[in-house]
Amino acid sequence: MKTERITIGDASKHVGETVQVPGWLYNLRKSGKIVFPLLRDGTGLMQCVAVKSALPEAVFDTIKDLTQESSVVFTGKIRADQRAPGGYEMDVENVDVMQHIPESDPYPITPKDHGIDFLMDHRHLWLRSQRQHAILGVRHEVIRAVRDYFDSHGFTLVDTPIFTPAACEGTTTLFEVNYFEDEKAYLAQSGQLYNEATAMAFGKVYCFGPTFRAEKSKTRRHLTEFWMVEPEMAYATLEDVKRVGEEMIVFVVNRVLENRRAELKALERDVSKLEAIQTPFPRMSYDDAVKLLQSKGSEIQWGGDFGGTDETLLSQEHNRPLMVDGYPSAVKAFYMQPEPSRPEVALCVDILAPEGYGEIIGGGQRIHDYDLLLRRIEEHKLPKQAFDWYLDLRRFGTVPHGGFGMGIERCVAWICGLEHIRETIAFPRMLYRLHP
RNA sequence: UCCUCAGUAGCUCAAUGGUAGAGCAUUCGGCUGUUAACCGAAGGGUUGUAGGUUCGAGUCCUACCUGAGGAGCCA
Repeated sequence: MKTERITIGDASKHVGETVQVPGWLYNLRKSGKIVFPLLRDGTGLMQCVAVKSALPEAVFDTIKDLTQESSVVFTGKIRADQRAPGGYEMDVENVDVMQHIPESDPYPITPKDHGIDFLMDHRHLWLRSQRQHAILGVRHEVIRAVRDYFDSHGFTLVDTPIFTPAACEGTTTLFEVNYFEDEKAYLAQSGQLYNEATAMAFGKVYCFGPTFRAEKSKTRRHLTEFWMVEPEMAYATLEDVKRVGEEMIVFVVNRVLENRRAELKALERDVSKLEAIQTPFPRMSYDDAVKLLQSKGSEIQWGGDFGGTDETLLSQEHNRPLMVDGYPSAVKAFYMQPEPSRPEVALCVDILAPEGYGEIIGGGQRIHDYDLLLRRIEEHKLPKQAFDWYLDLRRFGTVPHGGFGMGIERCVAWICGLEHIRETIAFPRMLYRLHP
C-alpha cells in the first residue's frame, strides 16, 4: 500500500496515520540519541522526532547529519503534542533525501540575525523564512479580498495597458521605452485615464496591475514598481468615492482578520488595532488639516502638499483611517474636478492609514466638462493631441464620475504593521535595487 | 538630486592612533524531549577601493564605490 502524501497544514486530519511529508529542513536540534528535525513545506512548520533506538542506524545517521534547507521527504506517524511548535509532531520512520546541501557550502540564511542588505541580496531564499512567508500570505489575502469586494459590488475588471504614449499626470517621472517606431512609449504610472473610458462602457470598473514610478524616492514608503487597484465609477460624486473607499478597506481588513490570524500572530501584529477599523472613517478638510498641523508645530502653509511627517501626525490622531478632502487644485492632478463654490480646491480625497502609515488611497471626482478639461490640459502644458481620446469622453455622453487608486504594498505594510514597504512584495524594485 | 550614517571572519557585531576579537554558522567530540537547544575544542582576516598624514592607521584626512535612513515627489 502506498503511503499518502500530506501537507503540514493538513497534519491535524491525519493524527495516528503513517504519512509522507515532503519539505525542506528548517532547523535541526540534536541531543545525542534523539534528534528534532523541524520541517517546512510552505503550509507550515512541523517538528519531527527521530530516536536512535527506534530506527535503522543508516536512517538515523542520515537524519542527524541533515543540513538546513536540504530537501527531504519524511515518512512517519502524526501525533498531537503540546511541546511541538505547530501542535503536531511526526515520529519519523524513514527519510528520503532529495538533495543534501553540502556542509562546505551551507544555506546562507542561518536562524540568527542578519542585516537588511544581506537579506535583500538573498531575497530569493529569504522568502522561505517564516516572517516573509506570513507577509506574502497576508498580501495574497488582501489582493483576493480587494477583487472579491469589487467583483461582488457590480464592478467589472478591465485591465489597462502598461505601455502608454504619454504621462497621465504631467509632473511625475516616467520610464521611457524605446521600441515603438515613431514615438517614445512609457511604462504606466496609473490606469486611471483608461479606466474613465471603460467606466463609460461598463458603469463601474476596476483595474489591478503593476505601475511604475521613476521618482528618485528613497524612503520606507516607496517602490519603483508597485501594484495598484483602481476602481472608477460613472455617475459618481466624491461622496460615492469616499463611501466605496472606506467600505473596501473595512472589507479587506475583516478578511485578513478572518483568514490570516496565524500570519498576523507570526508578525506580532496588534490585532486590536485592526479590529478597530470600522465605518465610518473620520473626515477632515484640507483646511482643517493644515490648521491642526500648524498647531502641532508643522511648517506647512495653505497651498502646500503634506510631507511624510505631516501625514504621520495626521494619521496618528485617529484609530481609524482618516479621509482628508479638498486639497488645493494646484497640488493635484490636472483632471481633478474643482469644488463648485471654491474652484481653488479640488473634489478629491486621500485616505491616510492609522499608526503613522500615511496615504494608502488617493482619489476624487474627475472633470466632466470638455472646456474646463481642455483648459487644464493647456495650463499644465500637456500635448493636447495625446489627450484627444480622453477629451472625447467629454464630447460623447459625459457624466460626473470618479474613482481612486490604492497601493497594495502600502496597504499590506499597514495591515502587517511593517517598518518598511520592501517586505510586502516578493521581489522589490527600488531606487538602488534591481537584483535578484 | 540633496542631507545624514555605515562598510572589520560566511553572518551579526566589538576593538584610547600601539599584538585583529566575540557570538552564530562550519568541522570534530559529548548529551534520549529539544524549542534561535546546550557543553567542550578546532579552522577561518589584503579591516569596501585608491591615495595621504604618522615612527606606527581598522581608527585621522581626501576622493571614489556600495548600502541604509531621511528630504523633495508620490500610492
